[in-house]
Amino acid sequence: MCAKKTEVKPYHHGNLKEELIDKGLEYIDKYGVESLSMRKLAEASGVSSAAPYAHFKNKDAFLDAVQDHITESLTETLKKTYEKSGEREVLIELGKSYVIFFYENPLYYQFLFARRSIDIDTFPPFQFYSEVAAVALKNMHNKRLTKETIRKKTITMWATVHGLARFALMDGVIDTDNLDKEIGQLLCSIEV
Amino acid sequence: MCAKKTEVKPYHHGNLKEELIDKGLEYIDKYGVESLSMRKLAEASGVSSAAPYAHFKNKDAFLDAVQDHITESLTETLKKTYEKSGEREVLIELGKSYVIFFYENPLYYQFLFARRSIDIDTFPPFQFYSEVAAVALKNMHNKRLTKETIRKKTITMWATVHGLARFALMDGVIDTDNLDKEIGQLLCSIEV
DNA sequence: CGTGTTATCTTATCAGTGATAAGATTGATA
DNA sequence: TATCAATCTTATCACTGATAAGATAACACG
Repeated sequence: MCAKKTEVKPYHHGNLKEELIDKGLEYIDKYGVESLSMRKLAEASGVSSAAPYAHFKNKDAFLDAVQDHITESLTETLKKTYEKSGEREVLIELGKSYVIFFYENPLYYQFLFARRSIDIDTFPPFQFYSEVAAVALKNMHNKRLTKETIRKKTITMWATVHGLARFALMDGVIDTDNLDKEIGQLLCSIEV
Repeated sequence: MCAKKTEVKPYHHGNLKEELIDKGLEYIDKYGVESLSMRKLAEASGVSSAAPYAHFKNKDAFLDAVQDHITESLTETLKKTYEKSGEREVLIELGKSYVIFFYENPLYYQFLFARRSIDIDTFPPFQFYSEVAAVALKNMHNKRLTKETIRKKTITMWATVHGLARFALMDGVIDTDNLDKEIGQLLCSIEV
């Protein structure tokens, strides 16, 4: 289990830091963050209970690292969706992509947003969404839009998408067999 | 501190159950739920660490009770807002009321929605909002709306309001001095 | 090659937590 | 007054986050 890889990381365990994060992601995906403990992850990685603290100042710092991984993964998903989408429906496609991301990993949503409040302006998924929305909104409206108007519309759309992911999916409100179509319809009922 | 009241509740402490809930609300409002412990509340109430378990099966059950209190308080706030609102802007007023409720108690939001996923259809604030929205939407649209359409529009509006409370308020996105006006504008950018 | 430095990891150990069992206390009831 | 059940206390448990002190091994440099 250890001797196979002759990789970059050279120390005792090899790459404890990354393995802990991987195990953390896996655990949260399966059981949620509530019952996650550093000791369980340490044991699962075959090290002592104090070992993780060589890599993370405390549990909170560790969870920050896990959070960053998920955020990055979400951002990548959105970017891929963007590249596949036509200009006309790109905002709806991004919204669907966002909702579906959390539909496929419901416990990620809880974990991501139950922690310390996220600063929206430095939250990469929103930053990306904002850029796309700014272009799309200008194209949709003939008249010029002020920066402030664009920002407000963007926040509203994002809030809707975010709220949908929260309420609509996690509680069986939406017909999950037609997820794709359903979400499109829901988002279409907003006129931007 | 104990001998003053000659109230209804007759047992040892008097009314430990309610005091614990009150102390819990107070604690969450001040510090958030993360560092809340049953032992602290017990000590703050002047009883032993095991006493709370005579009233609550476990910590989770206790937090459920606290959650119910907050939910009830939110529902009441919405109902009061409804009664003061004209028919035309009632949906926007309810939205503002929702956002402002959590603006005034930011940690309640985290607590309320970071726990086990809420079943939207039995969540009293949404139930009330749904009833109002159904009437309002029918009045706004000349043409008849199907039940399904109403439900979708309602969910979308609710999702927006909920998302606004999350993103817009907690991260200083909105000008908090003009909170009332700002939220109205934001919600107006949705066409229902 | 060897010596020191440093990151990594282990072994205790601590305080705080949720929770339970066993027994004490007290209000209510008959 | 005697009984009963709700309430509360006193131990006690396992688990957790965290730290200190020491062991180990990779690495840098002479």
